[in-house]
Amino acid sequence: MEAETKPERTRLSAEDWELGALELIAESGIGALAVEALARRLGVTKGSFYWHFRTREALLLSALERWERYEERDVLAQIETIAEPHQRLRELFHRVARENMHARIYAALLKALDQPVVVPLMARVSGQRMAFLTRAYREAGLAEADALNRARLTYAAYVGFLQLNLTLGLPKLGHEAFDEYVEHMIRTLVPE
Amino acid sequence: MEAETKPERTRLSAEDWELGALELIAESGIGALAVEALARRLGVTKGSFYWHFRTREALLLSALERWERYEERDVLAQIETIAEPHQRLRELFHRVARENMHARIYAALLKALDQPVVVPLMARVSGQRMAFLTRAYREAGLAEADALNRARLTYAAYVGFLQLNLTLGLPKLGHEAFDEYVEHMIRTLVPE
DNA sequence: GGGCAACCATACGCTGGAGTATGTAAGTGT
DNA sequence: ACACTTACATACTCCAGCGTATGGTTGCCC
Repeated sequence: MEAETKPERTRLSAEDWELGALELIAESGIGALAVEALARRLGVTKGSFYWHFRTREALLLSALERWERYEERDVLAQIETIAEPHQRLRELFHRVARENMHARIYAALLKALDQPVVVPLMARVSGQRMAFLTRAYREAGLAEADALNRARLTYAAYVGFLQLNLTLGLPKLGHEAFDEYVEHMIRTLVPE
Repeated sequence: MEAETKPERTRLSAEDWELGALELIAESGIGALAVEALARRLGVTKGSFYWHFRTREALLLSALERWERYEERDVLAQIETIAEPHQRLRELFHRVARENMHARIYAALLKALDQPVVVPLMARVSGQRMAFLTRAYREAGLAEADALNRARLTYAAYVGFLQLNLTLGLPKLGHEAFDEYVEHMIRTLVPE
């Protein structure tokens, strides 16, 4: 029954700052990642921050690298175990764009591609996902050139979907409307 | 042989500032639209700016409204005259995403959907384009629900393509590779 | 050819957010 | 119980960028 009520007043580590940064990015984008704002959020002042990180950029970089490691390990690795390519792509579509924090961060990064820090990271992640998609389409029976273009199309559709839904509220699909959209997407993009 | 060399030293109008703003947005995004920077670009100081506009936001709004008017009149209106739906969609795909200033501005706006000024504008433009696509797919023979989902898919692919190419240099397609991609897209998305 | 209005320059104030300097409290080993 | 490291607070400086105040210049019109 100690003073552990709301602000959870323990000391912070660099990891706490990185996770807090990722939450902030997911909610309000990279532009909202300000030192003092995040400090308030964590219940401290920026005096603390500059003990853990040399600069704001340093925090951003560390946080994004952490995100990338999680991304690599968690998302694609699980789906990659599915042997049947149709089912694998279907699972990918469903897993993705479920309004989780991961997709929100990805969308936030897409909107920050002018800042030099995010470009190489997004290049790596995008390249990886493109490779994943291309291989899946090859295994689903498409020729090399078609598989590559289909992967481009799919990946662009994914990116655009995130932009239009997470930031603009364009279609604002309901639960079942979303499922129907995904099914339509699969019928259209995945060869028989 | 007067001093009309490079900075074209005539007096400026509000329209000049709006056009300059759009150029700046197309090049470096909305975040780069700063009063003093734009003033330097136009060869004057901000003392001029605040004669024409009350605030920075006012300029942004005026510039975007101008862009929207142009957008409406120029792009869709011409394509709408094409009767044959396959050809109409093909022309749309080709016209679009050719690295012109218009698409660059559109991409810049997509990345600025957190700012309240751009949201209603993008909602109007996106709704209009979605309606255009949905109608085209209906006329191409799809049922209502399928036409809507196909339009969503197409529009998302368009948006994603812009993001990935104009900001990230991901595929960095060459001239003929781009054409092949468009053809693949048409084969995949447009019903026979 | 004088006057008014449009256009622009210069110089300032103000704010938000990054980064620094320095002191202090809480742990932790010994 | 003392030194030493970790974690944080407070109080600054510095800079970019918006907006304001005020006065000067150019063009037009009569």
